[in-house]
Amino acid sequence: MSGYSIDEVAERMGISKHALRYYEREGLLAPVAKGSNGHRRYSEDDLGWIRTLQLLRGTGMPIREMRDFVALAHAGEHTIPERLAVLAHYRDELLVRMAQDRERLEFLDRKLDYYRGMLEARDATPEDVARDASRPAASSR
Amino acid sequence: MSGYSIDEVAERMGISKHALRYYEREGLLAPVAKGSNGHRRYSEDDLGWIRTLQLLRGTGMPIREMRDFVALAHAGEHTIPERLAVLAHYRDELLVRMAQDRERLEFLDRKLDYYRGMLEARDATPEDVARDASRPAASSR
DNA sequence: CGTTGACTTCGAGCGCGCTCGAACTCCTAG
DNA sequence: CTAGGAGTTCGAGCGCGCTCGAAGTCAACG
Repeated sequence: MSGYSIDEVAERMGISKHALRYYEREGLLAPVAKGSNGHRRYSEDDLGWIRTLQLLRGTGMPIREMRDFVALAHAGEHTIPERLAVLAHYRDELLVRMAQDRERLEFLDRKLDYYRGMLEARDATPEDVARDASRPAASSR
Repeated sequence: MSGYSIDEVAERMGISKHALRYYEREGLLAPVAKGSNGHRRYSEDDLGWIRTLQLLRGTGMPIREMRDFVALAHAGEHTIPERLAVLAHYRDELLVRMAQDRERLEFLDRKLDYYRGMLEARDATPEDVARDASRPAASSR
């Protein structure tokens, strides 16, 4: 029997079975083929779409817009300019986020450095006036 | 009168007044000083925290955890190791997202290239059999 | 035959992060 | 004295993206 069961797909793609059915219900995924028992059989094409959807989600594209995008893709080649515009838009947004993330990383690194500096200072001053390292360590409070 | 009104802060920081009060309610912001009329007066310190909160939010830290973090910060220097651990954690997550974003960007760029190729092909084939570029340009459709 | 178990559909529910609006208090201007 | 406007508190509501669970169907097993 060709295709993958929903369980296999969920596992392989790292998405819940519930979410897979939800995506289909919402029109993000074209109706998946069903075996004679009524169970879904996902094709390679379906897997490709799922990957695409995951990528697009990651760029911040909302479900609603993904539905529209999928509809465009199914509507034929004359929708290519529009699809292009949509992707270009989310590419722009992605670039913005990437730039922000670089700032966020910088911020975190500065904070972390600062905290590490504080730690060093505290470690170096537990018994500040103990004057040189003559005494053996005593655990504090 | 010292400090900034909620309106000023909302505008300057790019956050809604509702959200500002919400943050305070949720303990993300220490209780903001109030003028004699009961209106909030945000200090420079408050602004600093707001910036920090926005940064942290951007890394994906949920509100609940931000509350905890703020509580730690107010609890004194002995919480520095814990704060450090929290920030390090979100730094890791941020790095993951940044790596994913690079893949997402690649994906989008490949798709965009592909679509642009399709467009060229379509533009070049309205009258495919027109054979070589002898005729002057005619605007299509 | 009955049980098990994996699937199906369907609608309801949830956690998050705000967002909104009603009802109230103050201050200021006319 | 009244009207307007900007702030306050409070609880309810919302949009999103799932997530869950009840109820049913079907195939295989012992």
